[in-house]
Amino acid sequence: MNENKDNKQELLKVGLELFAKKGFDGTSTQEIVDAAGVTKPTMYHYFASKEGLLREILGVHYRELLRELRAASSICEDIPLSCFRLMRVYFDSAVRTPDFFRLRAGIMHRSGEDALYTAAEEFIVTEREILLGFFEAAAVQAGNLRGKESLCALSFEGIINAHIATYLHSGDESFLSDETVYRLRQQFLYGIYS
Amino acid sequence: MNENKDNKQELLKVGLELFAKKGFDGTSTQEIVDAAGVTKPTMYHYFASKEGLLREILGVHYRELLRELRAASSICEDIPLSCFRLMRVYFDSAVRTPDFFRLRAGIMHRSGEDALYTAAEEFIVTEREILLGFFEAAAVQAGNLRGKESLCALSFEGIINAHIATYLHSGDESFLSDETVYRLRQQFLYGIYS
DNA sequence: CAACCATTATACTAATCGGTATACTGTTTG
DNA sequence: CAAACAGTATACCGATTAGTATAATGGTTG
Repeated sequence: MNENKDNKQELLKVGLELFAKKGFDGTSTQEIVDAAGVTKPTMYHYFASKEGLLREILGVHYRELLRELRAASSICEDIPLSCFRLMRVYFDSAVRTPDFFRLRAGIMHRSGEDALYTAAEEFIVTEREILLGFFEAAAVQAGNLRGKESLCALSFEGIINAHIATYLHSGDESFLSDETVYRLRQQFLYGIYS
Repeated sequence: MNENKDNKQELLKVGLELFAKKGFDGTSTQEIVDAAGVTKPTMYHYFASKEGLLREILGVHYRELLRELRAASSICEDIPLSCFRLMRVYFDSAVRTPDFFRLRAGIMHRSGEDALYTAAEEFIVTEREILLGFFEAAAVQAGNLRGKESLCALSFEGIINAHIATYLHSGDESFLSDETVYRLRQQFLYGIYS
């Protein structure tokens, strides 16, 4: 009866699972509390609302992802190495918490006026800034990157998201293997013919 | 009173708008029929269900996109030219029917067990086959592409989707301009330093 | 003219939605 | 020991959900 904070953690856990599998609008609060083995007042004791639960879930996982991205992008003397590290941060995170990446993808593509998108917008913008910042720093080292920073950042993000999405739908981890990362980096840096 | 088939077209139109803006689960049938200026029995006369309406909307727009992609990928002697044409098909379609690309993105990233994803899966798979088929044909011409076909197709798709997503959120068509396509193709074919 | 048929509206269902008022725990603290 | 406390359950709220039964249109065709 008194496992204390476990109920909160359980709600965060099953909330992520259900939101990832069925979408935010497709999941009812009743389903969440049933799956967590509690009742609705318990959920509303810990979270202000259904959206509040989502915000906390997003916050927990986004903050960790952003922290790891910052760490991987900080050392930019070696551009190929940093590209490798950034890809590995994304891919390792996706394998570790696939449901978060499912949820992230589902929210990232909602319209700008959507309440759920604005709830995650701060994180989405920060994530883009980290990648853009990396390529801006890289352009200082490699002058021929100048003027292409945002194009590089956007393509880099797209390539990564496409591979993660394929992994999430297939369950095949080889899409995120070191071997794939090497070939992906080669292709990104030197083109598809290389 | 007797504008006849206009009501069906109007339902398809406002259905796309609302599903794109608020998501499938976030849009009620009442909202749709109100926006279309009809009542619910009218909608259920033309479509079997809310999901049936979505399926028809997806079918109409996906079929046109796939037809254009097939046309653009058929001539593969000139790989750079074909890459340009494929990108332009995507980007022109996105400018012409942004709501369809919003809807497509929202459904593409849902889980594999989701009813809405399976409703679109046939189209998603076909789209991927077209791109993969192009790079397989291209590898016959350019032997150093061999073994990298699926990697190329996936990256190509990711780069395009990332740019379309940025356009959809910013409304800035320069993300999809000819100038951008040239630079994007250059980067894709010969790497970010080129 | 009469019968038909596609189309549309009024009015309704049973179920579910997110959220809450109230009361009852067990533990902690004055 | 008593009062306060966070945490949890029973039972409920009004609103909304997807979908429908029934009947009235209107034009078309025998």
